[in-house]
Amino acid sequence: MSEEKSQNELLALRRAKLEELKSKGIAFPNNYRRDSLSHELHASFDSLKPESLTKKNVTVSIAGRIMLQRIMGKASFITLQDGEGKIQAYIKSDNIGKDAYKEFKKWDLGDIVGIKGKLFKTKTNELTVEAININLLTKSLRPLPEKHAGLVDTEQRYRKRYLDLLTNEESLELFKTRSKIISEIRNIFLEEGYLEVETPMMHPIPGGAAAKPFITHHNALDMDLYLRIAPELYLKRLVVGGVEKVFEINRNFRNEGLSTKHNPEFTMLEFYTAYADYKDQMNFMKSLLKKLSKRVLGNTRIGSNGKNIDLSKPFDEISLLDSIVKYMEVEKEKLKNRKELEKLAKTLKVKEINKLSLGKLQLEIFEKGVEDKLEKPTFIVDYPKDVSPLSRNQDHNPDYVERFELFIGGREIANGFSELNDPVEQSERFKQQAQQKSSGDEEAMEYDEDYVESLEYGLPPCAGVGVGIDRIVMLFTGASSIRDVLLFPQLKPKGKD
RNA sequence: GGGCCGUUAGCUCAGUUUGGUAGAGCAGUUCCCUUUUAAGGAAUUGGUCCUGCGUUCGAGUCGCAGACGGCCCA
Repeated sequence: MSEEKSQNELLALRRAKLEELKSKGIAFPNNYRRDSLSHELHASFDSLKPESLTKKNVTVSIAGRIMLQRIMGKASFITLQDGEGKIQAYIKSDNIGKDAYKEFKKWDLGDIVGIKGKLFKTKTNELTVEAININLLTKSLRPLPEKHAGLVDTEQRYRKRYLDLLTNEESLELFKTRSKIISEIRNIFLEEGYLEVETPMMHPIPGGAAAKPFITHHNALDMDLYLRIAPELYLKRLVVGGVEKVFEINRNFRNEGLSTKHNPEFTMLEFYTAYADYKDQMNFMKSLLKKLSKRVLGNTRIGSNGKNIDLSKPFDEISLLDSIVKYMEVEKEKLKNRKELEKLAKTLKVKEINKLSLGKLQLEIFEKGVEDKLEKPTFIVDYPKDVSPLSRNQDHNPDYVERFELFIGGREIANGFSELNDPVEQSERFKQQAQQKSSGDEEAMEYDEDYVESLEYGLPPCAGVGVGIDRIVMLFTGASSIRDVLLFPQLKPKGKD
């Protein structure tokens, strides 16, 4: 009953048309084949003069969705959209016959059709297919969003992405750019001799990052597993195994809140290079981003504020503490004094200040007070050891590690370091983490015995980097929310519509 | 988690200030129209005004609570 009620007039009429097609046995055919795509036809014939096009006598078969129609008594124009663009078709009663024209008039916006016909140019010089025969391939039962404005409502664009893609050209373009970014990243690493791998998404011990995991359960093994928060520890096992240059592009899952910067699942690039340190990787990141933007965008200008960032210019480099000194105008000596740090943290509304270690305090202050001011590409270096449990110590200052984070447009883009390959030290660091975890830090790491054992066989000196792909896409496309660069961003479920 | 804003026809939006029979454009339906292109002309259908409770003679409009979304902050 409620189903019958929810069918409004628009849907009912289209359903009736479908029933008629079904009764004739011609609904949902799959024997029509096209031979031409809209953009190819435009590329080949747009520049031709009308007479020479007619003289060529080109017959094509096209297919697509009806996006616009201009219906007249005995002849009509419709605009079809296929995967690459739009093309106009001219349907004339004289050509296809009276009965077929009558059927054609029952077609609706949104129907998917195939048209075979001859190319010609209208008097306004638009390339058009003059139909010889026409086929209704898929009857659309629901009306499309408004034809000029497209789908505007942000929530609907996320929830019904197919309609967004169909009616908003920029949206499809953005996801094509995303695809290009990922495939070019892959190309660059393959060209550099890296091996692409896939490591587990389900981990018995969550590791490789400071984050809360999602928990799932394996029935046959009767054990809980964690959706991975990072692939790091598996990739380094591979370096132990002799894979000296390795990368993975895949999803990570972190059980955190949603924001314009955070989606619970997101795409991460991680790569590891043997016989390299974090400085080498900083140089690599610079050339990677520059190369990538040239290949994807054709230039090196990116950013949401009018492409104001130029990746071909030198990147800044500053230590974590110096960046706080510079952007928050405090004296450096105060940053090494716990009381002063706590005072500063309080003004930034850092939570549970007394629970945080000195390094963690410094990092929190940086994240709240400095991060979003780092508009132009900036490497932050010299991270405290206690916030970097997998990083190698600095040789001359063992309280700090060989680590960098790269910020562009006020957002963290990459995090990399020389890897800690001393198994004894790693074991100690894990113990400290486990201690922090038991005293309430939900994001602290767990002791991973199997990983430590792999280090005992010998991890060559190496350095690795994690790069947030979604954030790269945001930078390259100027998107201000991560939801704009994910096809199906996580949203709260809504009652049935 | 907090603040602000939004939710009205399939879609895009008015209407909320000042409570008094629910509006437009597009889409749909009917008619005219053989080079249109956001085709055009004429007529016309279509509503859980996000949900619930309240105030009131009367609520899309005012109050309270909630849902979902957006932006900002945490």
